[in-house]
Amino acid sequence: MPGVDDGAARPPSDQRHTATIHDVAAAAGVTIGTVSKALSGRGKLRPETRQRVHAVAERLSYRPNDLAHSLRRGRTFTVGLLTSDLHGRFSLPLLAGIENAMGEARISVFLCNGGGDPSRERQHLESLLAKRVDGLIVAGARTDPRPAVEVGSAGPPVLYAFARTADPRALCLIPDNFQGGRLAASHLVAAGRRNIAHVTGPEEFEGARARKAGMEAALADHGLPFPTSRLAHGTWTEAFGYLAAARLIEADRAVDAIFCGSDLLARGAIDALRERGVRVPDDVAIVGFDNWPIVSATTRPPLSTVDMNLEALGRLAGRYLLDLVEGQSHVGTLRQPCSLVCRASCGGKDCTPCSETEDELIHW
Amino acid sequence: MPGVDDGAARPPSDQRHTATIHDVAAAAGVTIGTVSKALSGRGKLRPETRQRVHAVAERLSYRPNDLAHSLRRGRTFTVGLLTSDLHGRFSLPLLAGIENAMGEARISVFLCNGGGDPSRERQHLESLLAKRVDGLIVAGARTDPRPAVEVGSAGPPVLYAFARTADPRALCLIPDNFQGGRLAASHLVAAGRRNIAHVTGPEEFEGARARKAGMEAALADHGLPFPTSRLAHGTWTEAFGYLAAARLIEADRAVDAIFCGSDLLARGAIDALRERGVRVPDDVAIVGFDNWPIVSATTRPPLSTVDMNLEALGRLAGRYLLDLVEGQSHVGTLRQPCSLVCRASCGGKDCTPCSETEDELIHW
DNA sequence: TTGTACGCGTTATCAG
DNA sequence: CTGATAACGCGTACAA
Repeated sequence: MPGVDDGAARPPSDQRHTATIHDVAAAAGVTIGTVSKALSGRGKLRPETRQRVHAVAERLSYRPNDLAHSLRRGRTFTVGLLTSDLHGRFSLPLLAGIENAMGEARISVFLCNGGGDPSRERQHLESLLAKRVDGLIVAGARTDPRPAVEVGSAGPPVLYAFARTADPRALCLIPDNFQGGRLAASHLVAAGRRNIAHVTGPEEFEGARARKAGMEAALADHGLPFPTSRLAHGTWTEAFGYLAAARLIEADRAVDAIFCGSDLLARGAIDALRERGVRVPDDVAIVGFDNWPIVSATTRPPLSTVDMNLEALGRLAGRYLLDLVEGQSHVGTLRQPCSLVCRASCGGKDCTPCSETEDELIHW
Repeated sequence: MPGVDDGAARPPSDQRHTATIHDVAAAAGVTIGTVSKALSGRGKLRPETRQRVHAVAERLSYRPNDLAHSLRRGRTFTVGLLTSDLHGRFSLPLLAGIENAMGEARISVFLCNGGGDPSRERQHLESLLAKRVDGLIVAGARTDPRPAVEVGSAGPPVLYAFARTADPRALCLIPDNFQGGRLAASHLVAAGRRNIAHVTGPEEFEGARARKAGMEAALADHGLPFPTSRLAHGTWTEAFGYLAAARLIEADRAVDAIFCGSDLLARGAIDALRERGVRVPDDVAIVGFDNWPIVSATTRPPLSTVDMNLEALGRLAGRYLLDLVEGQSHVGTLRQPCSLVCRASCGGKDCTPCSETEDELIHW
C-alpha cells in the first residue's frame, strides 16, 4: 500500500523541475487519477480529499502541461494569426478583436509576422501546423486577392481577415470599402459640399478602386458631377497627398471638399491647403480613411475619417473561426461596414466632435 | 511477420486525420522506429529504405507532431514575447530582431499582447507557461522598472527587453538613453549650434530624464549653458511639441536648435516654427528621438533623429535568451547604444541625407 | 470513493 | 541494419 509519501521518489532537489501531476499525487498521498479529478472537478470524491489536493497543487505551483493535454485531447486550444504588415497598423487591432472573441473560449492566439516575405510566411506556417493549431487566421493589409495558404486536406480551417484569396471555398472577411467611400462622400454632401475631389492610392489597389466607386455612387445619388480632373491616384504617402491637393486647389478653385483615401494622404492635403491660405474646413472640407489615431487625432484640425472597425472585424473573424473549428462550414467574402468618425476637418455642423483624451498618445 | 501493409489498419477514409508516424510506417512497410531514424537522419540504415520512407512521408504529407516531440524532448523550441504596447511601435521591431536571432536555432516566437492590462498579461503568461515555452521575453515601451514577471522557481528563464524590473537577478536590455541624448546634442553642437533647447516628455519617465542628462553632459563638455528656461517637460504628444516650441521661440529668439525627446514632439515643434516664419534647419535645427519612420521620414523637412536600434536590441535579446535557455546565467541591466539618423532637420553640412525610398510608406 | 492501466505521437535504447 | 518497447504528462474508462 502506497500510503502517504512526501514525494521522495521524484527528485525534489532538481530546482528546475516543473511539478507534474505525479508530484502532486505523491505529495498529497493519493494517485494521479484522484488529482486529475480533484483539479478538473469532474469526478465525485470526498471534499476533504479535493481540498487537500488543491492545497498541495497550489503549494507546488502545479500547472498542467498543455502539451500532454493537447496531445490527448487532439486539440490545442490555440489558433495562429499569420500577418504580413510590418508596422502592425492593421494586425494589432485585428489581434485585439480576435483575442476578445477567443478569450471566452479560453483559446489563445499566437501572432506570427511574416513581414510580407513568402518564405518566412511559409516557415511560420509550417511551425504553426506542426504545433497543431486548431485554426489559422491570415491577416493582410489590402483586399486584393493573395495566394491561398496551403494547409493540406488534413490541415486546420483557415480564415482570411482583411485579406482575400481567389479560392472560392475560402472564407474572407474584409471591410466594405465601397460603403466606406459612399459614407464619406454622402457625409460631405450632407454638410453642404458640392464640388468634391478625391485623392487616393494606386489604382492597382482594389481598396482604392472600391472607395472611389462608393464615392461616385454617392455623388450620382445627388446628381453631382465628378469630373476626372478631380481624381488623383498616387502613392499612399503624405507627400503625394500634399502634392495632389496643391495641384487640385490651384487648378480648380471651386473644389470645396476632398475625400482622401487614407489619413496620411489627408494630412498631406491639409498641410498643402493651409500653406496656401485655404482654411480647413471652412473653405475646403477634408475626410480621410483609416482612422489611424496617431495620425487622425494629431492633425490640425483633427481629422474626420472613415473607420474600418478592425477590432470588430477581428472579433467577427474570431467567432467565425470558432465555428469552423467546430466543423461548421462558411465560405465566401463578407464585407463589414465602415463607420465615420467625425472630428473637425469635415466641417459638418451636426457632428459631435470627439473629445476623446486619446490616452495612448500621451504615453507613446 | 508484419510485411508490407498499405495502412488499412488506420482509417484512411477519415479526411480530417493528420498522418502520424504510424501511418507512414505502415504505408512504407517498416516500423515507426525506422521511420523516425529515416526522417531525422540520425540512425544508420539502408539508403533504399531511407528513400522509400521519405517518399511515403512526402506522399502522405506527413508532418511530425511538435506536441509529442516537445513532450518527449522536454523542450518546445518556442519562446514567448509578452508585450504591452497596443500600437506595436516598439514590439514589432523587437519581434523582428528576436525572430532573426531565433530563426537560426529553429525556434519560433509567439507574440502575446497584454495591452498594458495586468490581468490580461497574467492570463497570457499562464498560457505560455502551460505551453512550456523555453523562454520568455518581456517587452515594454519605457525603461522605468516594472513589476517582475513571476514564473516560479521551475519556470523558464525570463529576459526584459526595452523594459526593466527592480529584481537585481533579472537580465534587462534597454537602449542607452543617456548616450542617445548626448549624441543628439553633440551633433547639434558640431553643426555649429550654441543655444540648444530641449522639449521632452514627463519627468516621471526615466527615459526622458536620461536623455536630458545626456544632453546636459554634451553641453557641459563644450562649456555651453543650458538654462532651465530652455527645458520643457510635457506630454509625449505632437500638441505639446507645438506648444512648447512656440513658447520657447517667442521667449528666447537666441535659440538656434531644439532637441526633442520624441519624433512626435519634433513634428509639432517644426509646425510651430514654420507657422511663425522660422526656417528649419536654417534658423533653428531640430533633432528628434525614436526614428519612427512613419513620422520622421514624412515630416517636412525630413527629421534627423536618434534611433534606438530596436531590431538590434531584439537580436541581442534573442541571443541572450538562447544563452539563458542553455543554462548560462546573465544578470543586470545592459544599455545598448543609440545611433543618429541624419535627414535634413539638423542642418549638419557633413550629414549625408538618407535617400531611402522608405518603401514601407508606399504601401501603407 | 479511490487506484490502475491505456493511449495520444514522439524519440531513444536495446535486442535481434 | 531493423524491430520492439519504454518513457514524456495527462485524462479517463474501468476495476477494486
